Amino acid sequence: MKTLAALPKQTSAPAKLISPSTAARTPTRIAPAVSTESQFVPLIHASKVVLHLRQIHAQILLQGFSWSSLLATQLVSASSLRNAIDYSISVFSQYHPKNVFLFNALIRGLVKNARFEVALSHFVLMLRSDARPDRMTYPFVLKSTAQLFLRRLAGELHCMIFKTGVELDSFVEVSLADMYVKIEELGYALKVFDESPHRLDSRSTLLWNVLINGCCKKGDIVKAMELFHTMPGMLEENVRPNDFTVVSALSACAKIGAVEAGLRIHKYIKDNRFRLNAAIGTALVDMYAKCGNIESASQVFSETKERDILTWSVMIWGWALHGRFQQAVQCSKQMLRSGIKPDEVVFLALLTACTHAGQVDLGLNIFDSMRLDYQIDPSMKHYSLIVDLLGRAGRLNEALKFIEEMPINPDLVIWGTLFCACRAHKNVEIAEFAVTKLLELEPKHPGSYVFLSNAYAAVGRWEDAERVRSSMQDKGVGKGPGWSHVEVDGQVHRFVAGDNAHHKDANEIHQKLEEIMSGARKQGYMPGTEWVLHNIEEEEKEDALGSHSEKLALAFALIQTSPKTAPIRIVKNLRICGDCHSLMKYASIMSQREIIVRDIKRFHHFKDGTCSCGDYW
DNA sequence: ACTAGCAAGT
Repeated sequence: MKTLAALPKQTSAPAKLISPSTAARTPTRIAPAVSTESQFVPLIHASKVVLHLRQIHAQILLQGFSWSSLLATQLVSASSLRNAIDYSISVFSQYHPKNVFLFNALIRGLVKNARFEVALSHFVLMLRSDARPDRMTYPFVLKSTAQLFLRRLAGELHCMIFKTGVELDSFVEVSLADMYVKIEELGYALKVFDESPHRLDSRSTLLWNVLINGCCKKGDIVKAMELFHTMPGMLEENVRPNDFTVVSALSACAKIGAVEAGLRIHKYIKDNRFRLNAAIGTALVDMYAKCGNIESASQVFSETKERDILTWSVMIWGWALHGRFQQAVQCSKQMLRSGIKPDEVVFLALLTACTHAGQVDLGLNIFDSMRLDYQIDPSMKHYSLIVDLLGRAGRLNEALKFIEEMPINPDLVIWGTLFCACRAHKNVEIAEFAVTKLLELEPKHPGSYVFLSNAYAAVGRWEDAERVRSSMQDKGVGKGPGWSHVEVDGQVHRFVAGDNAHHKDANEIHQKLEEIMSGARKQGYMPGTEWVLHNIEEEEKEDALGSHSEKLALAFALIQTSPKTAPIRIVKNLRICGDCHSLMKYASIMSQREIIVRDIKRFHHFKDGTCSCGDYW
């Protein structure tokens, strides 16, 4: 093999295209000389580092022939994959005329390097050039559009694709559906799906997965499960759920606490001999833990041999959720021994476990260890957990001191957490201080309304409280309405606070609820009206409490199920309020039933008038 | 050459 040095001397004409320093660095041994351009291709592929690509580039120029679009494309593509996207751009701009392959290579590279704006601007350049976008161009353009949340462009691209007739391509279709999911246009995504001629192809599982996952993310769990359950029925059409599908479906079950649906999917996984890999194991552990079945979660966890940080993380969260802080801590120690370093989320889980268990000093130690032993910078969430930890334990002065010594500016959540702790421990002085801080922060934090609204209500500024609440609804950024799910005979029923009129059993539910509440009152239940933060009269307040979604779900479950059946499981998307918590205790006595409520923070097991959280939550 | 999934307070 000849070396570069042995090549005939070139005139200065091609060499001027490269800088002298590049030429000087041109090696003698890395790239063997070649005589035809196609022989450069394998060299480009074999290059491990960008330097080699630059050398090959130089050599191509030194060969003296006008280099081809093929080589330019290969160079652009190879360098973009080696984290040298700027070099890709420079090669791209040197070559003329630019054809579709060259554009595609660059746009793909830009997307791979998360340069979405630049990718789109090159797409525009492409439209202005002679090169026409093809089925290889659109997936990346659509992805960029989704990442940048450009909803208007999304529709324009869809039209463009429709007009040029590449829509029928299954890759383009998946990208289109995925884009609509990401820009929260689930309706259009479903439309793409419904109209897809590939829907029943064996390779279309991907399209189904995109849709199912989109429904989960968007919160339309019922639709997600409906789609999932349609898949196995289509075996003759070759559409079958794969790893991705079951993981998405399990996460949907976890979200709404649909344990029976989750069990069916677990059975499906076993019957169809899916390998219990880290992702499937993680999804199963999470599903069981969030559905209240921590023992099954632990069982699946021990069966899952391939574990990544997410697997450990969901197990630790699971223990935390169930108030089992010893197991959470033990699990994290096991994780360390297995050689996995905890990340910031694992610490959130551990601190949450300590908070629920009232383990103040352990929590503070863990917080210190996170910073000192693992060099993890605490986030606002970590700080607010510590405020919560101290605040719940009634150590309000320490909490305040902690906030004042924080290295970052405390946000609304921090002051709101302190405020809640003060309310629980009836410390008016610090509560007022927290409210002052909350009000000071308002203009700067349009995103977090709940605490603020509570703070206004606490000082009797009802109009301000209402204003904040309605602006929260206008912008659609609030907690949204409170909902509860309860599963009866494998069917998930959804209840929304203050809105039981649409339910077909509305009257019966209301009657049952009335019955529970009057029975509870006789046993000493006092409606805790201080939990309702609207400016309404006492009697009306009680009515508003009466329509909290978890109460509706409870009444419904008591009507629908017989006393001998399994515990009543209710899943709520917000924190259970003190009043509902108290009523659940009485209900567990009167009905002789075990009631399990999962709120956003943790599980509450009500039995014989007590709760597993020990009223500490 | 391209497309999809699992952990976290609003």
